[in-house]
Amino acid sequence: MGRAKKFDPDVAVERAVDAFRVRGYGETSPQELADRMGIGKGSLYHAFGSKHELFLKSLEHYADQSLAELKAVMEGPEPIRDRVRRLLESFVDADLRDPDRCGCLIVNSVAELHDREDPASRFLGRSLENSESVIRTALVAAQAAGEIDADRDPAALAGLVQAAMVGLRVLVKTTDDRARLALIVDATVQTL
Amino acid sequence: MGRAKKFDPDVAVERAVDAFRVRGYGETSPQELADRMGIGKGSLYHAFGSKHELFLKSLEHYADQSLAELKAVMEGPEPIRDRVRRLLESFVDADLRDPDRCGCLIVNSVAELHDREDPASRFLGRSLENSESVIRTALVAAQAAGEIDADRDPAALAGLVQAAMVGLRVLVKTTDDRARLALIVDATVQTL
DNA sequence: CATTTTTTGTACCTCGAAGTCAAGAAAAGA
DNA sequence: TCTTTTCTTGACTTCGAGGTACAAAAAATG
Repeated sequence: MGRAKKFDPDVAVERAVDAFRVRGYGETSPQELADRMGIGKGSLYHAFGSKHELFLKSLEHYADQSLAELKAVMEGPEPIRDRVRRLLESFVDADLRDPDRCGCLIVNSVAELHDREDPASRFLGRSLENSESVIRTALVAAQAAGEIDADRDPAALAGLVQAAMVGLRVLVKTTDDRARLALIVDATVQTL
Repeated sequence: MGRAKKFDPDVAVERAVDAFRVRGYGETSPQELADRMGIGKGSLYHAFGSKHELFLKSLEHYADQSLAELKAVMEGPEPIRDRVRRLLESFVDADLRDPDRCGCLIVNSVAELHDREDPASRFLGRSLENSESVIRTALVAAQAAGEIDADRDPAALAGLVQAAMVGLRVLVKTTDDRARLALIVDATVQTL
């Protein structure tokens, strides 16, 4: 019973993700969000409660998608070093191709948020843990397959890959120097 | 001629740095800045022109200090791996000790700013280049001293160290797990 | 000490961010 | 079809961000 929603909430959240990616949480106004989502400001608040709740929803959507892509690469059949390389290169390519140089919404949000008790902050923490876990699992499997020395600590390697990945996605926001970034990717892959 | 300033502009900028570190550029209001700087809002605008100019001044102050500390460590007499380790550990320690978990103003600002033409963005880019340069120079010297294999690309290594450093300073904002961070430091040092 | 020049701080201004609301529109069910 | 329930929207409200203005205060200079 009751009127059905005119817009698809999932699509609307995707649009919100785009908005937050471009301008960050703080600098994106409700009006801007509503415009980009193709709905009225009232509908936005009716459907999502507040800007912050919409932000959390956006983070969840983005994190789901990111994690799926991460898994798609890291659980693939290629040699582990190729997978890691492909992962990092895909970020560099995507980020450099974007004229706004948005970078990663998760990374940017971690840097932007200040309240560690905020649900969004907690979510971001979990999200990063999940990513690390996917990488680590892939490295463990690669060790079992003899692709990586068994005496290396997979948690340490996974941490380094993740840190490099996060660092790359920050650095890419300030440079156009693809060669420099490619060197970082090379160096990261060679540590494995 | 004319009345002398009651406050020391350098000290005031240091206070502004603290404010921006805690809450970021966007979320720090002029009133808040004035309060923490111990001056009136009018004086703030009289002395610094605008919030954005004060921000740039704050970045410059912070970057100067950071670069000096970076040089102090990286140009030291110890073995290169010890120096890199000490560098990374000092960040982890400092960041974890801080209850607000502010992280690095430069890293946070890179993530927060969206306008790449903004003088602040350009400054941040140059600042990161300077850091990389200091690290790379130290690595080149270490190669000359036989501490590091001569056939490794110092630019690649420096980039990796920097990316790991930046990544660490993002990750440290979401975790309390010192052991995990220590593993990342270990792994980074071992790549050299 | 008078003048000039600069600093100081508060009161004030404007504008837009964030959110609310009332009135209407549309779907589902009796 | 009429009712009920939910959705939609632009107008409205509130509040604080960012910045200005002005009058008082204080230092340097003659």
